[in-house]
Amino acid sequence: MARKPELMPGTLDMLILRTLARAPLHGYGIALSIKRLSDDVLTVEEGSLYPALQRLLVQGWVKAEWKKTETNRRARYYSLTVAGRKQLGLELSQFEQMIAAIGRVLQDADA
Amino acid sequence: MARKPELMPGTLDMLILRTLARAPLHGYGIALSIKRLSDDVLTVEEGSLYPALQRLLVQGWVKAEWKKTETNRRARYYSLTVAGRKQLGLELSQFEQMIAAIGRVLQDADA
DNA sequence: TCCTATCCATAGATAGTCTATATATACGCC
DNA sequence: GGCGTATATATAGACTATCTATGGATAGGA
Repeated sequence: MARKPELMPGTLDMLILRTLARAPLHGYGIALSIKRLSDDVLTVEEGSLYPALQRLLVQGWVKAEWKKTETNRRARYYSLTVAGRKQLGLELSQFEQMIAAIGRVLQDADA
Repeated sequence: MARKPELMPGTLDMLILRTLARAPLHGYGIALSIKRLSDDVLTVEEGSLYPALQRLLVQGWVKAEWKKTETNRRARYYSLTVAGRKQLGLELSQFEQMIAAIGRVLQDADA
């Protein structure tokens, strides 16, 4: 993270799954959604996004379908599978647990 | 992170600096402190800890000194430098900002 | 016509973590 | 005296995920 962490490593898959849980979206739309919801704090680079989507496809957590966008452009729409929704729940709970643990370490009180 | 994330990548330096802000400690003690404060959720492996301490030394955020422990064993005690305390503040604020941003993305409300 | 935003994707560099290994000693127990 | 466990430092190599850089294509507005 020394230079410019646009993301917290390890959270991208969870963020994508959470975004797709709202509605199916194409890759570019996922990146925009995350950027906007985070008030520009989180930026998903293409070199992170597409490999991540490939991972999620391979693991069966999302499925993809080529469609036309509202503006008549070809795009690949991703949506959550049942397994993906389950995985999202798992990642969310692990994330919460880890954040809570980090919070305890960052506290002032000594052991 | 697919397998067994003992830590959230990118947070280790911050956790070490925060631990040393309480009191100087040797490496083994830092690992124990983080493990205990986090209720065993966070485990700092040696292969992560010592490279991290080297990074922090090189960047001048901590300094080291060989001493005897209370149990009469030789150990290298690390302590925060002024620059390290400043760096800790920076990392804490960036972390808070990022966690808040992730929280917004994970929310239910749409954009 | 040109420029910007939209859209997909990959190759290679970089960084940070984990696994495995090596070394060494204090201390309690049998 | 010998053994096991906890204490203590450190490195090499594997692995994974991210970022940088690049390439291509098209819709629509200026």
